[in-house]
Amino acid sequence: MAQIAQETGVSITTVSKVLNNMPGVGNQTRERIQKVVERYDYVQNHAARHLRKGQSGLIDLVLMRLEGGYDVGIMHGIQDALKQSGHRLVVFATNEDESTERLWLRRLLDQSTDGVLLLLPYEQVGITDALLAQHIPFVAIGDRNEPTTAFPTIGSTIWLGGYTATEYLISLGHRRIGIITGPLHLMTSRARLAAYREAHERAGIPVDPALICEGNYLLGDGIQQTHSLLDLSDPPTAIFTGNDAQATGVYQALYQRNISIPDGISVIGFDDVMYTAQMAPPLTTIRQPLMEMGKMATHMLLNLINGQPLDSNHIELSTSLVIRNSCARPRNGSL
Amino acid sequence: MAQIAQETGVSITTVSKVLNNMPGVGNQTRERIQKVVERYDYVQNHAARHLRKGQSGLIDLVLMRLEGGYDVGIMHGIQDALKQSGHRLVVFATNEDESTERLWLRRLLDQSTDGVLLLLPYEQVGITDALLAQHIPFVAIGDRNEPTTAFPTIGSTIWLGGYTATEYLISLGHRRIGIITGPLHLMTSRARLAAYREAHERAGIPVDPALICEGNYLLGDGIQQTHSLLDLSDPPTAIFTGNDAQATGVYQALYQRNISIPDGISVIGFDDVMYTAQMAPPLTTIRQPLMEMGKMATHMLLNLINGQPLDSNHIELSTSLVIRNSCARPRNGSL
DNA sequence: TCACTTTAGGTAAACGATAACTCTTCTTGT
DNA sequence: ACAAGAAGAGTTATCGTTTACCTAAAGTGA
Repeated sequence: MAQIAQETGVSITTVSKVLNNMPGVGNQTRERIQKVVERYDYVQNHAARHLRKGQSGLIDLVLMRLEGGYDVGIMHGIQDALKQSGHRLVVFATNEDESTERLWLRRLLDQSTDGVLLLLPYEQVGITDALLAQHIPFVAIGDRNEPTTAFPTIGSTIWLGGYTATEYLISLGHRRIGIITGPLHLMTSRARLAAYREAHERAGIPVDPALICEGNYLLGDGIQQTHSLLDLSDPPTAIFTGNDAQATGVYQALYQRNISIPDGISVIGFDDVMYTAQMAPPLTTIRQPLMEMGKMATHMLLNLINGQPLDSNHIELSTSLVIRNSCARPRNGSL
Repeated sequence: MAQIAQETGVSITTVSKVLNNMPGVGNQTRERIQKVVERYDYVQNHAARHLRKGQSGLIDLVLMRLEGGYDVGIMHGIQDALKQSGHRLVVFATNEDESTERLWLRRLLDQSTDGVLLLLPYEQVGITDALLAQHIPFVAIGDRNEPTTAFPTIGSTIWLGGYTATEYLISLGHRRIGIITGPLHLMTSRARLAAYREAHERAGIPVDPALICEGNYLLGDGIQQTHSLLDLSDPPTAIFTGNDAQATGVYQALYQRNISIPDGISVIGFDDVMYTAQMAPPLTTIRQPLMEMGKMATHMLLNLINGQPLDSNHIELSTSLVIRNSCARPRNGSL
């Protein structure tokens, strides 16, 4: 920058003004400087700028597991929103390990971030508290374990999704519907289950507790719990899972037992991650608008960073039923 | 920091020395300062440190598509290696879009990075040249479109993998093996094909050009090309794909046509991404050690950053055949 | 006891930009 | 024709650390 100033015979300040498109520089001088800047192929030193302006240009995303489904969908939305803002996205996975989580928190506070996106349904070392205490802007995406929070969150209409899924299966004639949930300490897992119950009640169908299995949103749950459901004396004719990874597990278990989908058993998932349309058969599922959620969350965060007030502290985007080929009437279903 | 200095009655310099564990401070003073530092719960300003030392603590990962398979496997390895180094990982997807790529490059040069990890088989705007010109350390992971490069790369023994896969199918008795490749301008796609040919030749089986389909490592390729393979007058009894995403597509196409795997047709993939074991049926595939590749690449980059010489400028980790349930003898196979 | 090294600590100049001011030099209205 | 204001450009302090260099006191050997 000093070089450019010297070459054009102006002060560093003036060059800075040109670079930042600030007023106070004549057009001729401006153009002259711009030319030299281009010739030098000059790139600003970010550290200095950061030091002076107190902004790092970085957004941190923390997530529990880097899985390739839910998380990737949301990341697409984030990347998209960040394209305009000029921020870079730092990604960190805690792997549900407390010490890793602590390490990250420590590092985040050490280094600096303009804001944080939390894809962490629950935390073990008080991340939200620390963030709140340090006045670091952040917004939480997706599942939560508390009904209300002191910080902005974005989610989707989980309860409605759960209700829609169950209702759909019932409308197809299913009377015994298995459900594989997420961990029930999470609000959103409980919401799916509550909706499942509500839909049954509405239809006048009693809920058999044996059909309710708790999982951890992992593919493995799907396999394991499907087997236990099938081992029941009166097994279900349909299975509703808490997310698509679990549904994939169900597919796997049913394959092992040589049961066809949807003729033998219907399966409905939750999330509508990228690959669901490509499963064999394509999975009927409740779509969460992952991209949009990521995008919205990022916009909210950006507003927060710029000190603008949020329209609303908690936003829920709507879920929807995506009908593909994994659900059918039960074999002996009476409608 | 100034506060701490004042409180302990020493200069800022001394505090800095303590913080950085440098000599030149008495033990008593050192301890006294350390206590105050802890009490203040002091966190260093990263920007200033960065400005002074010229290190940002950031590593950038650029990839073409955020897909959730190959990329996520590698990211796991990277995260793992980065845990010790104290760097944060910035992720950016170009989405194969030239302007996005340019934008990123611009931004990367603007801001600062300690080093770059390239998960980009080819680039449209001369990223490697720019990086080389700016003396930014980087290493490229995986596929490439040139046989040799002026920069460090890490890959796996693709050719061997392709050979092993083909040989395995042949050993099962297959004589007509379809292959769905990646884009053939990529070295590594050609390697698979060359190996496929070599294995045929070795076994004395002529290669039918009709069985060779070019794809783009996308799931959709798998679907589309499978259909065209099946429409052949003499369709293949096995299909070898360039990656696991394509294999998933093959599964989908075969499901549509109601052909069972492996009884109707055998399928073998490439990569061994996280979900392959969970497919129905579990996919037999050529494993690339993705985690290890990510880890190695990161270690190489870290060495480069620290100015240490690299043991080798190009490393290939070994691929291996993972036999699961998607391959069997052809129906009328004679062994 | 004196010259010399070691040790503990401080001073001040960077690092590369930004921003609040100040100082000229033109305009412009009356 | 003159005071007031605007516009162009420069001065200088500052952001929070690190580091090269300096000083003074204490330790050391002959």
